[in-house]
Amino acid sequence: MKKESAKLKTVNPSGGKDVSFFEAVFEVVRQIPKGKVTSYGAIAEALGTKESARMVGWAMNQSHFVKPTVPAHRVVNRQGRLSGKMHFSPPERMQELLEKEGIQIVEDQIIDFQKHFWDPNEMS
DNA sequence: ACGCTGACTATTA
DNA sequence: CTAATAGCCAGCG
Repeated sequence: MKKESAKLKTVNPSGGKDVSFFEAVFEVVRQIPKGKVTSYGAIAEALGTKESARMVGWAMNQSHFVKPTVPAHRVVNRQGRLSGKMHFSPPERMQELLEKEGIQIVEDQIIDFQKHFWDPNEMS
């Protein structure tokens, strides 16, 4: 399954100002359906930079400054593990939110991660 | 400008 | 299972 990049809608609100791909990441994350989760790599791939999942994680770091609020709690690593929970206001917040959406978590790991997995490339 | 670090991932041992 | 290694790219001292 190939996936052509060329996504990068690159909303240029100021016209002339370079757009950070973070904006694209934030949009994708905001589009994650409730009760679903995705991985950094999946988002990175959706942006055409699957090799740089780190940049996605780094983008999430800015998510706390961005508005509207970005559901970063729906973004986990490839193992379905809450690797970034420690970066939340209270780390427990992430798990609470996920459980609230119907996702089961044990030992910081999502149960049936694949079942709750949402692929940004699958969205119509 | 250089080197380290990091909310990652895949591979190898 | 864990540990180490490599690739990735932007921010910070």
